[in-house]
Amino acid sequence: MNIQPLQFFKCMSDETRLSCILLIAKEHELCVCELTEAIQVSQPKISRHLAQLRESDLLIDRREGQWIYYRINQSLPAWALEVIDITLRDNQKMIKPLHRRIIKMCDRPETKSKCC
Amino acid sequence: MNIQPLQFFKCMSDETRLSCILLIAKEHELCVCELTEAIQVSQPKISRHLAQLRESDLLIDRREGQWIYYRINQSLPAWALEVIDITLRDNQKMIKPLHRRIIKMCDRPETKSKCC
DNA sequence: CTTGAATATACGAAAAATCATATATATGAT
DNA sequence: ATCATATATATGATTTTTCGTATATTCAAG
Repeated sequence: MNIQPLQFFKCMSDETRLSCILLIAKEHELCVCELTEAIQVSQPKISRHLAQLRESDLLIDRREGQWIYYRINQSLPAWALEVIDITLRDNQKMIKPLHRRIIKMCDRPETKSKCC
Repeated sequence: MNIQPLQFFKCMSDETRLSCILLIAKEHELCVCELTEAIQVSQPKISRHLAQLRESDLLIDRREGQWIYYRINQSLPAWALEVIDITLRDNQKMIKPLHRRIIKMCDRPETKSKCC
């Protein structure tokens, strides 16, 4: 992967995208409906931002049945992965309320069979 | 300092600002005319972006005679300083041509008395 | 106190990013 | 085949960001 710093930081500079990245980094893998619930924005809005992150090689997607799971692309350059980790490490408080909504979901596709 | 990740990454997500930040991090301190020469954009453009970085508490400025020097605000949160350092460390190649122009300046205010 | 150099700010125009809404696609169940 | 659910994409409107140009400020030198 060869993402340039400018492109990387542009990815990080929108609230929806930053929230997605940090939540996914924290949870290792999340599907679109979990992100939609956590961040509480419309599904097309989440989807558009995820597509952008995928096209920038920041995220990898994987289909499992009707769900699409996103995770951090581990073949990003080391500095980019470190930036994500450090930002997450020192800003837990910021994403806590969003993260809590994922935990509270009683129909997460990982844990149950029916989702969203 | 209490900059939020979103605001921080917005600062990093413009080419002119990112170049300023990385060059200043590398050189410890630079004046406006050095940055203008390195990045080769108009003086008002540099100045506007530096003002923005100053207002976001990313940079500190200091006047010395007719020159104004900018440096990284060392009281930024640790994660922000680390992000700058890591980005610089692994992307030297990117700013090399800009940095070279500073080195080549024969009338830098630090080394000589007349500037720009 | 005038001049020139370095830097900052104001303002309208241009460009870029984001959004809401509608629609399309893919999958699984009936 | 049809329907419901999860997700993606297209499009035009709106908002945000950036820019060029003109002008202001500050300091040092004469």
